[in-house]
Amino acid sequence: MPELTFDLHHTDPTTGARTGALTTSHGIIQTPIFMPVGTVATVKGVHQRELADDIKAQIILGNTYHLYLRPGLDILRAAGGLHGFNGWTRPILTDSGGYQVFSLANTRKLTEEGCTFRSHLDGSKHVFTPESVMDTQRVIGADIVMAFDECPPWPCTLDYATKSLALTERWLDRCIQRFDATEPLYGHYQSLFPIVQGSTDPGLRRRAAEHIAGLGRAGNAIGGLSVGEPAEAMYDMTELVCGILPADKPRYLMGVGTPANILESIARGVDMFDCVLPTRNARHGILYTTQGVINIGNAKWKADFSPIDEELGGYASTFYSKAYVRHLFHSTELLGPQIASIHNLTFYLWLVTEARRRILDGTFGSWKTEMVGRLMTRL
RNA sequence: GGGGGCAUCGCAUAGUGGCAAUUGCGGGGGACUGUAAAUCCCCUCCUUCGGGUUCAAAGGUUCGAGUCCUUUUGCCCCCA
Repeated sequence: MPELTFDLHHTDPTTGARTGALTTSHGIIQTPIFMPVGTVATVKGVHQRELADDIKAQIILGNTYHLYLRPGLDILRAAGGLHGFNGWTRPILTDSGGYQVFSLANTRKLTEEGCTFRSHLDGSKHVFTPESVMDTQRVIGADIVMAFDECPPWPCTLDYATKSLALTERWLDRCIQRFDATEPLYGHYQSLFPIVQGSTDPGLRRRAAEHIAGLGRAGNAIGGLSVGEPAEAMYDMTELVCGILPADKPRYLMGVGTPANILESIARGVDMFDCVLPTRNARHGILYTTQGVINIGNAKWKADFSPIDEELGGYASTFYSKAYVRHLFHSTELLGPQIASIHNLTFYLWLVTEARRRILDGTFGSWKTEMVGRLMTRL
């Protein structure tokens, strides 16, 4: 079975930012790219048509743990995988449940064999092993599937990080073995991305990156960051790892991040991003705009009839006024979070598209500096 | 005309002798990074942070009253 391919187009000589194209069975993805998170077969509050036509998302995420619990594998298999189930015809990436090892730490038990979760829905027990997670991701059928790893908490001791990384690496061997021994179920190909762990320890990160660089997979990921560490530590680890991972393979920085995080990480050689912030924060009234960050619930927007973001363009961002969206939030109207989600995702996709354009025309470095300043501004 | 009930911080409520006083809403602000999140947290009488002044109003009982008594005012209900 073939795998996805990556064509590196251009590398910015001053920063290390790259442009490229990922070819999958479900289409081509221009990088750098932001991938909206659609944990349970939906990007919360956003229609597929809005996702494709307005936001211009090229690829979205799903989550193995959540989809396994609901709707369950029987339904997904019968639907022809996640693509058949939710009708999204472009590429999909699934996270393995490794993040839930971190976020659901209170309700799971970690062993050499795998991780036993107590369902957050009904308390029932479910054993996830590297093998079962690969099988589950075959059933879900995403174009890109992630290795089952442990995302360690931060801070953690060097001893913990070392042992955690060793476990993640043993699990990775098992993931690869199982993945390579099985076939896709729906006629399109899938690729497995390994994940570099090692917390914020440079030594561990270096070793982990070297190991993964030698595996020759179609793409590689950096995990275990944006879990509470200072942004500088995240940037340092990203830079270190990107310097080791092969240049001709896409690099995916998992779970990152704020718009500023994304630009800084693009500058360090990252190609792919995902994060819940644009959608979660949208539901909580935070809007990312080309001028800065807005808390649309604030009293100051009560009578501001200007569009959310004139400069950005796009239907949701230019048609609706700040005062109107504020009113929707204060009235707990569903349309508020919907408009905010569409807007934020439009902004995120604009951000990476603009970054790509700037990398190609050689103005990325200065543009990034100016944008980061604006993006950290609270309006 | 007769009888009964109720007045608490914007609104609605708790409070049955030790109370600056419950909860919800409303209002103000914050957090959120491979989604257990349309969630969560803080503030919402005044204050120079020591304290001060409060439960319709005025008296009274009591060591102590939002709570008990009297009167007044205002609302609500029932019978003529």
